[in-house]
Amino acid sequence: MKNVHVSLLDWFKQYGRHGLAWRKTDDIYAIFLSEVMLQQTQASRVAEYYYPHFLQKYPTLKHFARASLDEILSDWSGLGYYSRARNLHKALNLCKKTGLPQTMEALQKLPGVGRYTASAVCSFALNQKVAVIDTNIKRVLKRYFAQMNDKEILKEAEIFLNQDTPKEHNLALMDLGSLLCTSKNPRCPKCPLMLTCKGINEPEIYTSKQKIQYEKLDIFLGICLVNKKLALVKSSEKLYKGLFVLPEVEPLEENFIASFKHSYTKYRLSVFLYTTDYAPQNASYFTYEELLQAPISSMIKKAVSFLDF
DNA sequence: TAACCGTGGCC
DNA sequence: TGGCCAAGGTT
Repeated sequence: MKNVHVSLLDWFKQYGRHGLAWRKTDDIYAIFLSEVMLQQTQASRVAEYYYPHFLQKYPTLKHFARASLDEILSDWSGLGYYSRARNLHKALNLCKKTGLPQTMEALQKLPGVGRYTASAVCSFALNQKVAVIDTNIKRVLKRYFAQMNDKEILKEAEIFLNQDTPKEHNLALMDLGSLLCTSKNPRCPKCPLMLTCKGINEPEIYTSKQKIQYEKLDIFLGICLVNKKLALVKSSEKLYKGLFVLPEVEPLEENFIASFKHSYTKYRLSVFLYTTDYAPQNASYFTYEELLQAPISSMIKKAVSFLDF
């Protein structure tokens, strides 16, 4: 095992991604923030805008906790999976006086924090001896141990963890998964683990996924402008909860404005916009300038781009 | 357990 | 162009 650890760390020193923004700090709040943002989200989008923006605007846990949820959702606008922002706001308020907890168990009690995020914080911010398992690492370990069972993977990961340099070990496995041990066309000949990898002869059998059944959907949204202000309602549905959305209307051909495509999760939407004179009772009204800083989704931003006001 | 929750970029 | 993908968590 020792030789494998050494090979892995040597590879990491030479080829690992050491430059990413959230690796330049040990601040547990900053790491926590980055890890929540990175859930199911492409690292480049987080790195290029959202993470630096949040860290600049909310440099400490207290700054974040002090902000209103509307403000946080506005800044999260466009990043998707908005329950993350709501949970993050709730979690940081829960521990604004004591600071973030520093154990796996306590971290996982916070809303929106599962095993991955807790382990990432414990490893990357606190250098604890914890095995991190994200989709990249899971793929590496599945292949390396020729093992499909999640519980067994966790056991193997804990045994495999380098006790001397656990943080670098985790980071190395993560980079290995994203750079070499990719889902399709893994580059086994370049892999530091190739000599002892049990899955090297058939790496593709460990990455089969069930196909997503996409669903087409037409939706009809109402554009109600009063004094150059647009009527929006705050969603209380699971989708876009806490964000301002356009009200649904009956499609009337004579009121048609424009249509566009949008997709989220398994849904492939065709969105049709119609002018309407009737806004819901509980509507809020936004000028164009106000909309630029409002808690709205990318879908609503697209819709607004078709309007002239 | 499997469905659900967003988005933009890629080919 | 449209199917596929990317540092998960909740119910």
